[in-house]
Amino acid sequence: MNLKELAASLKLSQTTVSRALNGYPEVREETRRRVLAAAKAANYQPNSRARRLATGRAMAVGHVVTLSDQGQMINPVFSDFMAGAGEVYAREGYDLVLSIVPAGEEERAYRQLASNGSVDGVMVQSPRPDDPRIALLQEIGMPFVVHGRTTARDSHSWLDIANTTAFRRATDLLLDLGHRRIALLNGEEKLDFARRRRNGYVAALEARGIAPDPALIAGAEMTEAYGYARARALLDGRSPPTAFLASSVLVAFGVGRAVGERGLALGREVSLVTHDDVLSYLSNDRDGPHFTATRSPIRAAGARCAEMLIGLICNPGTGPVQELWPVDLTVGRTTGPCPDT
Amino acid sequence: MNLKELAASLKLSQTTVSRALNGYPEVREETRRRVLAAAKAANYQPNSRARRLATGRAMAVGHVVTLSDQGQMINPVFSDFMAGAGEVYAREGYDLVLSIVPAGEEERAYRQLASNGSVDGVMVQSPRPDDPRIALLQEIGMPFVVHGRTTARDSHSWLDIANTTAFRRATDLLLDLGHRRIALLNGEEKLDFARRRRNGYVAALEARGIAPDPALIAGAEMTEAYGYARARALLDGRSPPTAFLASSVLVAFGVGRAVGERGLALGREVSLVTHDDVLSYLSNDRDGPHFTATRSPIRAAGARCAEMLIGLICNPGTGPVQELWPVDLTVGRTTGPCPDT
DNA sequence: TTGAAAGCGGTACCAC
DNA sequence: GTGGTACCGCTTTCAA
Repeated sequence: MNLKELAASLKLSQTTVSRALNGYPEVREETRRRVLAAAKAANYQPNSRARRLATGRAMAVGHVVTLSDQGQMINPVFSDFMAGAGEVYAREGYDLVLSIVPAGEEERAYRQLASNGSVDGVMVQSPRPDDPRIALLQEIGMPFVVHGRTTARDSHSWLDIANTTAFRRATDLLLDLGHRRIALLNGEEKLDFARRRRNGYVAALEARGIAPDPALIAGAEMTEAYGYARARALLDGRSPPTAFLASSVLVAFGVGRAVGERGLALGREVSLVTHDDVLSYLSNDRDGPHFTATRSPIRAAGARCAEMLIGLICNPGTGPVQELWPVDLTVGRTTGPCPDT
Repeated sequence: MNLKELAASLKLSQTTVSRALNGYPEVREETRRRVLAAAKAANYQPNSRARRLATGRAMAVGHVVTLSDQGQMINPVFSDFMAGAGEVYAREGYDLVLSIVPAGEEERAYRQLASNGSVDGVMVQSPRPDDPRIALLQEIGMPFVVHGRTTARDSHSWLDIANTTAFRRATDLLLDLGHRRIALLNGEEKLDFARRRRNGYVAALEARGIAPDPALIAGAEMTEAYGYARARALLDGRSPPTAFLASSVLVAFGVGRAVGERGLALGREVSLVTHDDVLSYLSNDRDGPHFTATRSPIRAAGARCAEMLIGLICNPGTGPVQELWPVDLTVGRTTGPCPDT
């Protein structure tokens, strides 16, 4: 059933039917009711391909993920973000087009999405401090919002959480608990958020006159194997840390395993801090399913980013929107006072 | 630059240019060369929206993921599968449309994808034994392939790995090593693959005259917290297992942590078996990045499923394709002989 | 081998 | 309020 047939069956023009369906005000109420009823009865769904061509809009947004940061995809933060964004896309009638491309093909992928018009905008994730994607997308005039920040702060839309503050506060917290040797298992420090996290960590230490020990700082792709290997090495070293700051849930898993293998107990002999979502993973007495709607700030961030992006798409005139969200790395049952104190 | 302009600039008709670009044989070679050169020079990309309307094909496939099995998304198996599929989609010029919908909205999502024609086919993941999606998709005539099996074995296309055999062999292996108390930390047993895995496990035990101990068997959403909690409980029990069969990497992480916390060493006092990909996660001396192309059977499965789906879309006449892949759960450094032997 | 023209299924402008 | 109609940009007969 297409518009033409529907219109014919109602003895109305396509125009009127289209207007009725799309909520234009100039349609008589009774007409609208008839149309709506007939559409529902016939189970009419406008053909999205035709609509896209006619309106010149793809009603879709793209997420480009490179194979190399596919490790990202297994990060709950990633999927949680996707869930939040996906929810908004669905609500607003947008499709989410996911491109998984080999590293290096990224630019081609964006250019292609742009030139063949299959999306109206894109979401940029895991930005590096000076991410070339920003300039590229600006050049090709594709609306985008970045989840995270770059050094080019003011020319585009982004949403980020306060990484520096969060890690500074987390470090402060551990310092308050008496810890002095605090390990930072960071993400890859070529990523913007990782740099900020390190900065926060370092600042907290220095504010107390503690010189950061390079041996306690590591940055790598956020995997369980990395968390395990580093934690293991540190714990086996001559002067092991009493606390860990983990950059992600997988890393925290690895730390948990390493700590366990040393016969130590998390929360007693060794502290582990990371954010809410992660702690809920590590606790074995959780009261509900993972990632409930109200619990995850990341999911909310995904939703908000999606809203921002759709806003940009619909009002091309608008300037960039920028939001910085406070996020506390809270303490859970896996954290306790320093055993040395 | 659109087709019309390109044609005009070449003083050719749209028809000829279109044919040249799309490789139709009746175009004179020299003409084709001219067209191709001009297209490249002008950086011409056909408008996908127009093409989709004209051809009646969406050139896209859908993956519908419910929010409730979003836990799935953080499973490396899931993202690895997506990577494999995405690669093929990209190569074949298909978009991957990812719908993340609340549980219960699934049917509506499929119906909508079908009726508004935004995808040509869909991939079905994590099927339950008698999954209603099969009948639904058949009813609405949407091409699909299932990754995994259902009880309706022969009416549709699917690709699965030999779960029963794999877990039977893994169990056999542990039995050969002298283990007698082997715990199975399965996925949710409402999922088809989990049932098969349990069957394989049970069969191996019974073949040796060992009655499966219900206390050693658990099934739940495959998370680290679940793996940890169950392993912890089992190890703290009166008659702890000497080996674990883990259903997924996250579960294995949890087992690893629990084993560690008990002061036991994986591979010595306690064995842990799961498949290749998972073991490579747990080993801290990995020789390369995760998910290299040649290493992951899941990624290959994703690619193959995508090929099958595109095949179905392009040749609607063809009957169902079904493939069962042998997969061995191999032993890694985390497995060793039973300490009791 | 090439071109003219009729769709594909909507949207939106302009009359009435 | 409603209808006629010209697009949107490409594919695909059908004729030349």
